[in-house]
Amino acid sequence: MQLVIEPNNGLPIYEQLVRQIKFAVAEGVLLPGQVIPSVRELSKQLAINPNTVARAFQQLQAEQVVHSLRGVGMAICPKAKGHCVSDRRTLLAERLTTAVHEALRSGLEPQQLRDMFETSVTNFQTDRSSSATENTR
Amino acid sequence: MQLVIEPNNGLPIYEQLVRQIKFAVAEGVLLPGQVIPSVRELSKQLAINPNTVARAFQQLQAEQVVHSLRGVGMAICPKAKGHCVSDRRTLLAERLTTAVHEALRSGLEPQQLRDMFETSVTNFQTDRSSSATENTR
Amino acid sequence: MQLVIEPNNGLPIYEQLVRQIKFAVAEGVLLPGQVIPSVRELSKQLAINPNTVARAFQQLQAEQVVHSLRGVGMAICPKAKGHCVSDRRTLLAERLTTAVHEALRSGLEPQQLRDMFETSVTNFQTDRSSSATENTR
Amino acid sequence: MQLVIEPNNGLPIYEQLVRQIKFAVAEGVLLPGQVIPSVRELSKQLAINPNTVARAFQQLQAEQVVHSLRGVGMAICPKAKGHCVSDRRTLLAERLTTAVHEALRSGLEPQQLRDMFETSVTNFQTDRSSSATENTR
DNA sequence: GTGGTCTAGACCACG
DNA sequence: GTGGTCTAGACCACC
Repeated sequence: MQLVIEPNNGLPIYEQLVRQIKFAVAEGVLLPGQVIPSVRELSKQLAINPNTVARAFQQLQAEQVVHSLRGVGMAICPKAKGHCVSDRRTLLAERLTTAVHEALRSGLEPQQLRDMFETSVTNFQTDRSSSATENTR
Repeated sequence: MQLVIEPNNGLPIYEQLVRQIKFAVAEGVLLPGQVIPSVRELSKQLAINPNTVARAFQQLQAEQVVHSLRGVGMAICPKAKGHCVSDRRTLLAERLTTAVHEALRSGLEPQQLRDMFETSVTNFQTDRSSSATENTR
Repeated sequence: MQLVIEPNNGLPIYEQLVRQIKFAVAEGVLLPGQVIPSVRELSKQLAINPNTVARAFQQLQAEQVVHSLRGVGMAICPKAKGHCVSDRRTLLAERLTTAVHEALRSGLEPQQLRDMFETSVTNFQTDRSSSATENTR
Repeated sequence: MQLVIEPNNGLPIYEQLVRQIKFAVAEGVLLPGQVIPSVRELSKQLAINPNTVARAFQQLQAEQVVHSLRGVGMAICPKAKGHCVSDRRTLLAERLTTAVHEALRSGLEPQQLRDMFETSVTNFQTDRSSSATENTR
């Protein structure tokens, strides 16, 4: 599982963690029952404050995505995948809709917005494939 | 000019003001040289604190979108439109791109994302036309 | 007499007027007894608010630089020149000293400051002579 | 770092803070990466309102002199020194030039102005050395 | 009337 | 603990 933290992207760090872990579960990258890295380990790996990781775990626990196994660590809940799949849709749609509505409300033409959208999608794909190439060479 | 303030939409109020005023200038709703409503008036109209409005104006002034005329009020800078048009593009694209990339990174298929996008656009248009109808009846 | 008003140079407009009129008296450009332009005329000529001119005159009157002649206008006080000459020194020295002290306090070397000073003097002279040439051609 | 606040010296307090912090960075008294005193601490030390300090920081942040580290404080930007060195020159020169030009425009002889300038420099040095003596005795 | 500054104090989010 | 936002209200300078 690869987690990407961007300070100052608007979302607090713990929130970014929560989202990405949910998404990983939805995607099947994290499987029910699987034990995830400890607070200590994650905080070291991501170079962020342990409290921040703990807070993310705490929220995930409250939403029954993970549960703690005494003396072992945190594990993905058996029934988490269902929640996460629908959560993912909601969370992503929320953000997208906010952006779209702001744009249209501000007077941008739908067609211009579509172009902007396609550009974003294309950029993502080229970024990804180029960095993949980077790893291969 | 109609400004819409949504507390707790993530963006601070003064920031929402800044964006919307820039957009209004970009759109031509606010014209260079035009004097905009006073701090006191806006704050009353939007039911927010005058200092919050002042802060937005302060930022707009720093970015040379408006300038203050002593004893008169704030006016749109002559050359503001250019900045605002490109700013609008940037600001909207930033948000959209953030949302798009997060979605794709999380494993959502481009086609699903496109559907989501079109749904947002459609929702906006139906919302708008229905509220327009509301005004007519 | 040529008055130069610069909005936003830090000093309020009426203050700029007061200073420049005092300086003109000190320099002998305005002579004791001489009647100066009316509020209305000055405000039109300088494209500023009449109240602003009036406020400057009011302050000059309080400092006995000018006095009002009923039905005629404002005239320079007979004994004004003395005040103005010493005032000029004080006012100019104040500003200069403020600037110098700030610079030295901030760690600028005296020699660098001297260079900066001479540059300012030279710039002024070249500006002036070039604009004089402009008038001659 | 010693900051000196003078209420009513013409410049607003937050502006004085901005200038002095930039100057300190330019001078190398504040180093890139270094965390500066917190809003609360500075406000207590200078006996001014926290919001006033915050406003200064806010402006410094906008000019990329400092950046905020969540939960830690404000730190000097890595590349700030360059900006600050040139900023310092500009800010000081602006003030000095304003004073010089006003003096010359008002008819003061360059030589008189030079004398005035040297007096200011000398005064500063004697002030400083006498207050240094004061600390030693 | 206008904007600008400053104070005071509350609340929140983050680490 | 940190900074960020918002509210409230006062006072000032300027036009």
